[in-house]
Amino acid sequence: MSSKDQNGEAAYKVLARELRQAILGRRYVDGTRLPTEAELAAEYQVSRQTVRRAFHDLVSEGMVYRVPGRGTFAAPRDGQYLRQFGSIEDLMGLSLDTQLEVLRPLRRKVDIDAASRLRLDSDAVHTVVFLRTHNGEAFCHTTVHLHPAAAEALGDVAELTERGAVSDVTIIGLLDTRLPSPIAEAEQSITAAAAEKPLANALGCHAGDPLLRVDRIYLTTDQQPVELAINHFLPEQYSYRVKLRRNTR
Amino acid sequence: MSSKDQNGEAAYKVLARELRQAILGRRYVDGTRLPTEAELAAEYQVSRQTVRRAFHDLVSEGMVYRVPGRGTFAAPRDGQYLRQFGSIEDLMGLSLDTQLEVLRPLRRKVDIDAASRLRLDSDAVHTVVFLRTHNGEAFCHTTVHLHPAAAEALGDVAELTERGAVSDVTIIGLLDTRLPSPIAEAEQSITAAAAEKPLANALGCHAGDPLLRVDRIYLTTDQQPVELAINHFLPEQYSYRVKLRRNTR
DNA sequence: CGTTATTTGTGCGTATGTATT
DNA sequence: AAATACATACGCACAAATAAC
Repeated sequence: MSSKDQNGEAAYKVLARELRQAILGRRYVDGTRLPTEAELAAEYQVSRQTVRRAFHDLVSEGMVYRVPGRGTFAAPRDGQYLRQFGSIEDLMGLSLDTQLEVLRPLRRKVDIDAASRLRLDSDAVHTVVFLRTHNGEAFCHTTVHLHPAAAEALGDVAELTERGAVSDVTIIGLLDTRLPSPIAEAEQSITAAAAEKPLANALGCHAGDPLLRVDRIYLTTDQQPVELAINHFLPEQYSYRVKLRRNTR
Repeated sequence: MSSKDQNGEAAYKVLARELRQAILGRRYVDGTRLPTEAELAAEYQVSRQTVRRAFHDLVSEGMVYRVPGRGTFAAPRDGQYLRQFGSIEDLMGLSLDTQLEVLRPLRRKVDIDAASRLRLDSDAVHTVVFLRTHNGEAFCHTTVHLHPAAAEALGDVAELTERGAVSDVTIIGLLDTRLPSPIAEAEQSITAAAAEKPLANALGCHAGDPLLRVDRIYLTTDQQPVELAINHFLPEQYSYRVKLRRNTR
């Protein structure tokens, strides 16, 4: 118990999560200083170094900023589309006004690259391909590769296993309730790609047209990758906006 | 000198930069293990904790991943990402491993669209066009439009006013020290676009090839837009990475 | 199958430097 | 000038995962 909590969760991660929640719960708004390292160390019965490690993570997430000699402060969430990160909930919210149409139903498939990105030992994943439409018009083509355990959890979902099925579900929405541990974060990578012919046909554009390619790897709370989604968006109908800000000073 | 180098640069940052360079220079491809913490500590004459600190930063940048009991590995560049830009500092850090080559020197130009995006009254901006290269290869074509005050501040910078000049500056790095108020944030918008002919020539790709287009508007601390940068990246050599989180609402 | 060596992960203690108040 | 608070650095100990035997 000297190095880890009984649950097996690191003390600095517990502390980081508590502080994250407190900040998201607006408990340190408008420039209020957070407790000092020494105060938190005393409160949580850990060393100052452990507190520092928690803060270090929060800084790299952009949750707080620190000023030597002054203290630690919650990062300002100014007005409108405030954060540096989009959120998972935004993605789940997709189902509110879009539909999903299955092009190729969920089934097992050998894909070494996808398997390695999901950090699987085997070379097979479970794959489903669909279009996302809005008002009847397709704007995004998605290929989803699933961890075997995730595929298991979705095996009985008719909306994914029948070709041509139309529904308003999201994969992560389904996974979130059916997996033992919920989805906590996603690593997103954005680049551009030319439309392959079948993809162009599905999206109603020309082969070779530029598309915005967005890859997302979804991780559960225990950092296990469960889903790799490869999206191709029509750029006229989608652009990704972020606000960057300064770290220190 | 026990806590900092004479230059005032932290030892762990020096080490992190060296390792970053080595990885970007492809010195640890195809799953080669990086040196262990103990080896690096001995080589750089620092403690193991200092090495860990450096690795921690590289992990949060997505440059490497670590496996207990096995070692540290360069993150796979499936789509060839270079960097994660989560903050303004990351963009300023570009000068560490890339060069800038002027295609069209800084000069006044009428551009109503750019002027309005910079919230100018007039319809003229100051514009400079350049390539950004890494290891001698161009990966990004950039058109920068400047607020008159910003252009004034950069008027005597030979690296921007002479065609063909090659340097390792960043515009925001220059502006940050020369403007009365520093740069505080940027609004970024990402989409895909086909390469126009002159752009394709400059980047060494074909006309019509898909490019990642990233527009950024930089704002000073008093919310004054001073720079509009329109970047076109070669997707093989660049992808934009973000981490999405739960509960950020 | 356990044992051992290697390597990273976590935690604590201490010392000193630097920035702010 | 002094107190406060964060920043960097080194040291040690032990835990946990992995691989080799």
